Amino acid sequence: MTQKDDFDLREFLPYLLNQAAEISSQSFQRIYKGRYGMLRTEWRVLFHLAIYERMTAKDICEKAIMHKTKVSRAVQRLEQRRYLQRKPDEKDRRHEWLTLTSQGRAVYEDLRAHAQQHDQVLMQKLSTEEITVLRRVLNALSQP
Amino acid sequence: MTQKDDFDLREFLPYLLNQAAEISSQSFQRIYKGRYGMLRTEWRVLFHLAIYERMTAKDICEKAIMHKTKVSRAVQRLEQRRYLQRKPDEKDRRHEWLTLTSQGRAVYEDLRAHAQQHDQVLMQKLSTEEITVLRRVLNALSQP
DNA sequence: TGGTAATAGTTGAAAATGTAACTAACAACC
DNA sequence: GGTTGTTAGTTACATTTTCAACTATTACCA
Repeated sequence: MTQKDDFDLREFLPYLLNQAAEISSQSFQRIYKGRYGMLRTEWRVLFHLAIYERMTAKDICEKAIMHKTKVSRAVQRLEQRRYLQRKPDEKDRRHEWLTLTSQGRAVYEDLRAHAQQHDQVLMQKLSTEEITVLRRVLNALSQP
Repeated sequence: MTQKDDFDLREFLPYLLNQAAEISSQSFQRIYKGRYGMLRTEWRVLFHLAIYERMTAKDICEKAIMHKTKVSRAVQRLEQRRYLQRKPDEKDRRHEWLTLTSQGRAVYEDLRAHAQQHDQVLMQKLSTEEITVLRRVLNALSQP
């Protein structure tokens, strides 16, 4: 099993990015899945609502770059667990405003603490300068 | 929808990595999906076989950090399309050696060309130094 | 007005993934 | 040699995701 072709997968950015993303997500996944039985889509929605306080599903789709069916189902499950509340917009009843319940905020606080701790661990592998460059570059690559 | 919490998702590495990975993969996905109806798992297996020429499913699991059921199913589909061949190991018949057919290699050549072109486009957003740092850092983060 | 188009969000079926249990082949130890 | 353990790979079932079609509401415009 020696390398034959001159093309190296470890140079191919989408591959590398996926690999790094998957591996660096694993230990955080154990937290939100193990403690709250949540899915990736769900913690993302939860975090967005915690950070922006009040959003419609559409807003979340755009901010988080998630498909509307994913958001719709994540919202349903978060509502079932009483982590969020829906309130239809009076002026335009196609919109629904979503906000976290105090229970949802408590879960967020717990997960956020773990997220930050997890980030610390990841960053220990890197120098300050590497972190700066990485953040800048990833944000650049996230613009479609 | 203004930011309220001081925690910023765009600082959280697993989130950022996922976002960048997904967005930067999209246009390449259109190629392998659109032209060959392939899945992400399948192009990865195909590429590994093209690069290393001869591997067992186990080898691929380790190199590509993919679960064995994913590899097993990707191999099945690639075999159905006559992109690869299986040959049981004579000495230990638990192992199966996988190699690409000429058809599989042709598909690889086509996809590789697109991959490289795609990489060029992505890298245009970045400076030479950023690319160096990014590759180094992503490889570091890919070690579990 | 009324009729068509657009938008927010949901639902159902098909496809893909994850998990655990399974088969077949070999290894190791007595 | 036979029992037990290990490894490579597959299969079955539950869970998620995707895609397309759907409902309900508002916007546009003759």
